[in-house]
Amino acid sequence: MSPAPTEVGGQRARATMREVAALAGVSLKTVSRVVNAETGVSPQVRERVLRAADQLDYRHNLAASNLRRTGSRTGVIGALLQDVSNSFSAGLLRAIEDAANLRGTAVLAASLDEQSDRERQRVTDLVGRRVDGLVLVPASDNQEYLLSERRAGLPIVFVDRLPTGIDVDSVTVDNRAGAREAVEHLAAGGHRRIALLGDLDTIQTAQLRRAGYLDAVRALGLDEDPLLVVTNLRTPEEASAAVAALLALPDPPTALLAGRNVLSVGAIRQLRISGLSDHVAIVGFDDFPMADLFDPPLTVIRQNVQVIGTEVARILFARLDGDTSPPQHVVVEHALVQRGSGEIAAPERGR
Amino acid sequence: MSPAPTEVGGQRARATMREVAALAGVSLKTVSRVVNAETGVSPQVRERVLRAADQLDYRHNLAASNLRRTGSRTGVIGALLQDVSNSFSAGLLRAIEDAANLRGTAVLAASLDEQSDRERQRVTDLVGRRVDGLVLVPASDNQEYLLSERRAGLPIVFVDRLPTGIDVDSVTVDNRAGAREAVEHLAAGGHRRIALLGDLDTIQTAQLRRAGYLDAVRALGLDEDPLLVVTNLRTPEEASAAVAALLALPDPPTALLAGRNVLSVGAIRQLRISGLSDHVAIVGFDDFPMADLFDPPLTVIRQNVQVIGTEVARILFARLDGDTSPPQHVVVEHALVQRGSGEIAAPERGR
DNA sequence: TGTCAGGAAGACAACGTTGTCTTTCCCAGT
DNA sequence: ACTGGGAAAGACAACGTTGTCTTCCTGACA
Repeated sequence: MSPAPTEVGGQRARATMREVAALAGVSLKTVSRVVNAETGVSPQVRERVLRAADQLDYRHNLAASNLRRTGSRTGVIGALLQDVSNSFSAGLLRAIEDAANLRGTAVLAASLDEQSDRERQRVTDLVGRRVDGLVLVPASDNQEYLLSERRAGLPIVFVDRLPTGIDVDSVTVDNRAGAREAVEHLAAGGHRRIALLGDLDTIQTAQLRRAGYLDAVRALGLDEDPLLVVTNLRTPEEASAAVAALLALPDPPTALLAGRNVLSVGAIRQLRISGLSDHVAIVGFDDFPMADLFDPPLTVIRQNVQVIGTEVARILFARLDGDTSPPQHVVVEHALVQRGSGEIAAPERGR
Repeated sequence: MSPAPTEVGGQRARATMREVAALAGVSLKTVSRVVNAETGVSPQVRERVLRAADQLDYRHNLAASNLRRTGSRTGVIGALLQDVSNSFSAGLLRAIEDAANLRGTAVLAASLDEQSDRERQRVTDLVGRRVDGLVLVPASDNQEYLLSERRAGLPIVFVDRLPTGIDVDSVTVDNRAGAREAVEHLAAGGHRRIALLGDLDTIQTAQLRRAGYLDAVRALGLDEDPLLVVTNLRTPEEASAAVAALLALPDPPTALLAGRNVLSVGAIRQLRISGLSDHVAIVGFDDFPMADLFDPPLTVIRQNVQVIGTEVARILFARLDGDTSPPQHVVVEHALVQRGSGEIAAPERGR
């Protein structure tokens, strides 16, 4: 007979409703009713079913249930971030998770490491798993391939970067303005030779921050020296090396703008090694939990991760609740947080 | 007729194999063969099916597929951590994710915030989703409830804390020894009044670290003063307040052992405020990315997150590959990393 | 010309559920 | 005793796939 617990590899496979029904001496459908807390089951039968379920370690199979309930949700969203171990991504993930929790939704998280092929791969996987929605910090330079997913009704929210080739919701900060303000702040301290440490040129935010840097350099008539712009830096180590090279220039920069938190870290390490922590000013893009404990405390352009994550979740779930208004592009406020490292004045000019 | 794309809420629902088959003029099974790259399909038919699939934005439904392939895996594991935004959890998640990637497995991540009811809730959810395996940093004090899941063949690996009420694999560090070594190190610097800032007493690691602290205090004959042991601290703010109170004692501590990274942060903030950063020694439990940039750089007991995460994944996937050997309890090496804050000597005695 | 091998493709059932419909049974009302 | 009504429980099909078995067709070979 079928309803006998089947052995697989010496281990009893999960019991099914059919087996529970057999043990309780009722029909499969009655078990379903009990499991789903539907009406129409007498207390005695209900009790008998629950006992049988317990005895067999029965666990409701959500996948099968979702399959049958057509048009129903899986209760899972995907979050494709840059690197979950990075504080920005981790904070984002946490904010998204908290919002998802309130709706009984689980979060599948993955790191893309700025690799566009990984982005495609992960999206395909998540779509195959029928996630209800997607949060994406894109690594590719074009997301036209998502058009078919949108057509199929998959809500997608971009974070940190705007979509290209497709118009979907996004939550970003004004990276260009942020970088500009950072440079203006340094210039106000008398600096005229300000170096930029930038991430990969292929990354949208890196491009915008560089543009903001140039905006300010030109507007304020600061030294526009190609030697002061170092990009395509990925790790703290690369940033350290870049700073070492900058400091060795005949006419070295007196201030630095680090385009991302890992670059700030590398830059500060090198300034320490060179004994210049208190003489070269530095502003970092991206705040992180312990920046105030550095020596000197790090001045940053803060992106409020908490707010960004909350906005992302708000939009995504609104879409899931049927919001069909045109795509929104939310820009979250950023702020210059002065802590010391950015307020180091430029040395007196003229030797 | 059935194979006509169905409209749901004004939006075309995902196409199914049936619809693709109808459009391509073949049987459902043939589509299945093409999608799964099975043999027995002529190149022409194959081409026709692929075109139809493309035209309908067909996406293979992994849930349905897994359901049918009995005994097959879902290709998802669950990671129930303390708080994904915390650098320890985030690092762990990343290491697990990397290992999972290599096997085409996705990771469902969730934060428990040390709440045991959340642990139960999340486990139930993940089991319902039929995850292939579970990584758990337990928040509860007893995990007997997992016995039934083990019986059903679910591999479970505990991290950071040992299981209670059930014997399953675990990966931890020797918290007791770590704390002992930290105290010994401080004592070697001449300190006799060393305070402990501890996490919730209900947390296993907090208990062990406290025990290690006491071991050393007693073994070395240091001041065993209940006033110097402050526990149940959760946030940097609470740690700051605790340090402020400690410093206000008639006979204040000359060194601190912070039981967790967020507590180190709070403690250091208060030492700064009090202007005692260079006079009160501090060792933190848990390393984190930028501890070397603090002022003074933070001496820590490092738990190698990368190694821990990799071990966890190794064990979990070995179980999935059929390893039925008795539960392993891996203890990963920790290390005292001297950076400065822990090497501040005690002030001269006598006075 | 007849037979048979082998490849290509389809029919059918099943995975573990749930929606819908039907059956069964008990009791109130006459 | 008979009917009607409603609650409890079951039968059956379906969700989107895949495993197994069967059918069909083409071509080689005797």
